[in-house]
Amino acid sequence: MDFKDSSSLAKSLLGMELINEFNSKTLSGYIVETESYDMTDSASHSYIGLTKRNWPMFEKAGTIYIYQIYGLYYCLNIVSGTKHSGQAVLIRAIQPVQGLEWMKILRGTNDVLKLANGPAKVFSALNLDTSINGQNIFEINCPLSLKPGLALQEIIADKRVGISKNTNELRRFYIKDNIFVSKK
DNA sequence: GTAGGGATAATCT
DNA sequence: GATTATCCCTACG
Repeated sequence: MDFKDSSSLAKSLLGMELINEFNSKTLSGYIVETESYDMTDSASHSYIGLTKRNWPMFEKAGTIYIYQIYGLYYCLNIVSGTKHSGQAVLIRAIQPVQGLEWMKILRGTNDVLKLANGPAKVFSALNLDTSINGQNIFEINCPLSLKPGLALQEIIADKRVGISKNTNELRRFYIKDNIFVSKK
C-alpha cells in the first residue's frame, strides 16, 4: 500500500479485502471504489483545518475516520500521509466476500449488487460502529482490518460523486468493469 | 430503468 | 440558518 498521499492510497486500496471481525463473526469485501481528499481540496472536510469532527484526518496513516452525513448515514475513511497533513480516502464501494447472508439481513435486500455499492451501504453491510472512529486499522485490537485480495486490476480515475465544490478533479478511483462500483 | 424529491440532524458560520 | 463526501421510494412508462 502506498500512503504517501490520498490519491496514491485511494488507488492502492483497490482490490484489498476490508474485513470486520467481532464476536467470532466475519464480514468482508474487496474494495472496488474510493475517493481521495486532502487539505488543498475545497471539497474536503480538512480544507478548513482541524475541527471537532475531522480530527482523525490529522492523525497518522491508517487511522479510521467516520462521519455522519445528511443526519442519517455514516461513511468510512482511511487516513493517508504524515500526521497532521489532513488527508483521507473515502471507501465508496466493496464487492461482498464473507458473510453474504448476514449482509443481506443488515441491508434489507437480497440483491447482492446493492449490498455495498455506496459509502453508507458499505458502513451498514459491514455492520460497522462509530466506536472505531479514530482507531488505527493496523492495531491488533481493531475489529477492522485489511489484507490482500484481488490481483492487480485496471483502474479508472473519474470525477467524484455527491460534492458541490472542486468537482473537476479526478479523485474517484474504481476497478474497471467491476459491477459492484456505485456509479459507472 | 431512471428521474425526482424527501428524510433528517450534526457541523460550521 | 445553511449546508451536507447519501439512500430509498415513488412515479412514469
